[in-house]
Amino acid sequence: MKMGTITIKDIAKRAGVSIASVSRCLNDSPLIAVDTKERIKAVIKECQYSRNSIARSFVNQATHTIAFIVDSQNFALFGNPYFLQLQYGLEKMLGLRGYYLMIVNMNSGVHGDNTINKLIAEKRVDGIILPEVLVKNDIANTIIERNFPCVVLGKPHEDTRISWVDLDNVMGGEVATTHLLDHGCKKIVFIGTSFKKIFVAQRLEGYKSALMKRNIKCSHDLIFEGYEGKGKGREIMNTLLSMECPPDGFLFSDNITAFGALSVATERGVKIPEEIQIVSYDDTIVSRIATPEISVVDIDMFELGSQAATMVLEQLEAPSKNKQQSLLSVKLACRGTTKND
Amino acid sequence: MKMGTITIKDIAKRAGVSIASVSRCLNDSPLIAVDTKERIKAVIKECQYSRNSIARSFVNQATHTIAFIVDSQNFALFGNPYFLQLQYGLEKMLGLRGYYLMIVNMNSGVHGDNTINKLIAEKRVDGIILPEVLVKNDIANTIIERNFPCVVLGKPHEDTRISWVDLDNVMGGEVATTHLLDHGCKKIVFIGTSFKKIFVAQRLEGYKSALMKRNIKCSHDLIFEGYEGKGKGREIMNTLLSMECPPDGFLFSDNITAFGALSVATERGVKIPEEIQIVSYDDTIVSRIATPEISVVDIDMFELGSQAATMVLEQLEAPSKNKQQSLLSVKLACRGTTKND
DNA sequence: CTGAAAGCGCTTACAG
DNA sequence: CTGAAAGCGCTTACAG
Repeated sequence: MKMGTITIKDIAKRAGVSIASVSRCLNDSPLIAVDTKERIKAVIKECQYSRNSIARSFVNQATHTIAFIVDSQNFALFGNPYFLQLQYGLEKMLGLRGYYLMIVNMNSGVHGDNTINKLIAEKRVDGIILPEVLVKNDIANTIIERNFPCVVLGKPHEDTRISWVDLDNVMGGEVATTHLLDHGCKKIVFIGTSFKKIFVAQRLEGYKSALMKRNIKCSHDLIFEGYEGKGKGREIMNTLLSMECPPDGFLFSDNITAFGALSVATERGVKIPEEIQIVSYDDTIVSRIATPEISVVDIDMFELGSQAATMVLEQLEAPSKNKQQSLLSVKLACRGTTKND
Repeated sequence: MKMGTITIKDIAKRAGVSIASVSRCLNDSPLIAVDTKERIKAVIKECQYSRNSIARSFVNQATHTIAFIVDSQNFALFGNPYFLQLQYGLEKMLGLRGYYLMIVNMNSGVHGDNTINKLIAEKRVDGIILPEVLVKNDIANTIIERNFPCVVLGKPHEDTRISWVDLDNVMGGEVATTHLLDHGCKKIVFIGTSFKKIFVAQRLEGYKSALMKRNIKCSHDLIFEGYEGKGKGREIMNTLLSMECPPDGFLFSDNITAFGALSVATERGVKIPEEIQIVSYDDTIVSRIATPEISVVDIDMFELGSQAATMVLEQLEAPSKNKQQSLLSVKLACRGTTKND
């Protein structure tokens, strides 16, 4: 026998019982006498014995591991400052329930598009969590057919047979716009990176909806697409402030663009938030180091991760239950670029 | 038999061979006739059979999984913008070699300080990678005693019997200081967050070393500790610029402090890089959105991750080999706050 | 309450 | 080249 590897047999021998009894002790089974249990426990402690998790996985046919699928080539995903909060939310909730988090990159390794199918087919993990953008048709089919525990981050197109968690981006746009309206803005512009990004489109939808609720006409002249980055932010703000009747409310779909725009306004001597007000998205360092600090729609990615983890574990426990969906509300963090009560 | 779970036996039966032959086919063993192999392959494809990775782990007593230990409560670690690059470097290299990355938080779960020992004792992973700050004595002992595959990120105190990878922070300080000297700076200050942070102390050491090499006296009046954050950056820059003979070179240990300092200099009408030059550390978004962009000592955390992964895999392959150590060089990214050739 | 035994799905030395 | 069989370290129905 190889030294150092101490198994249940060694414990059984030392304690003078069968391996079944040791196993029962380990599993806190009621089918064991208290004194036997104590005796075995002492031996286990003495030998510093730990069960071999691989063997346990094998008999239970479960790894107690959940895969989080990422795509490191997708910068919007992996480079997102919220990514770590999300990951932490996942890890924390899984850890609390005795599960482990495995990070699987679709583009690493040698499996290419087949990465996810392989994970499932090989039973390497008990469940998966993946961003909506990575849901391809064949993956969705595999998951649905096999009823494999899975939670999608972001609402997928085919949503009824798959569990998902998403942020209420529409609400985000609405809350921000309403705040600007409530604090005196008469002409609010929406400046987005790309409406092809679903969350940008949703935020725009919220913007429109807020205006509609107040019976304010939503003009196409007030909606701008394709502005991403500090330079683009500077450009659009310069253009807008040079108009005859410039806007007094600005909604940006991202922080860095808002940062550029804000710096132009400051340079031109525009008083903020007295003359113009700005709201952006995501509470990152960029919104914090701006002067004044940028008011943002804040999202709780830790919570998103927690909920996704909880959902996937619930599927493990009750595979036949209906799939769950959850839309997380967002809140406005009022800082220096808006008038606040 | 439970439906849907198709095993090696099913394949053997369908192909009219023994499970040993199927296994040999799967493992590309030379001990099998080519035509037998082809026949089995066809059946495997037809049945969409995949081997059960749990069973394989069991017989091989290896999980093909490496744990990356993190501490989400340690913001300097987990909140670090480079964290994801590091993680990506790890994942990418491991994936390339057919290994998986598991993220284990010391503070999640119910195991507390025992998390790492538990991972090792239960054989849940084949190796671990952990930041230096998380190396406690009992962990180091467990690793050394069991000769468990492990790589530390950052040079540990007891370094000879443990593999580690670190950034050459001393070199970083030296390179930055030398660049400033080479471009005309006569009075260079070092402004750090806390010298208790080992990488800050190392950068300071590099600063001193660069001055010494040029026979320049290293005065204590030029070294500042406790400056962290935008506000603190503004404060120190205001103080220094108000001196009778202000410095013309500034080395900051972090970006956000440098950002604050830079904004003060700009506001006071100081010409950059003509009148003063600034170098900071880490190529983050903060250094990019500053005007002008901040010159930084850039580190390659992807490479750090790659090397750590490679090292741990080499230990798996050759457990008896001597432990490796590696110091990664860093380079200066010259941008707007320094004079460049 | 306890133990002998089957079995989880593979890999691999052994015999042929 | 091929197959029968042992074995990896546990859990758990079964018999007592």
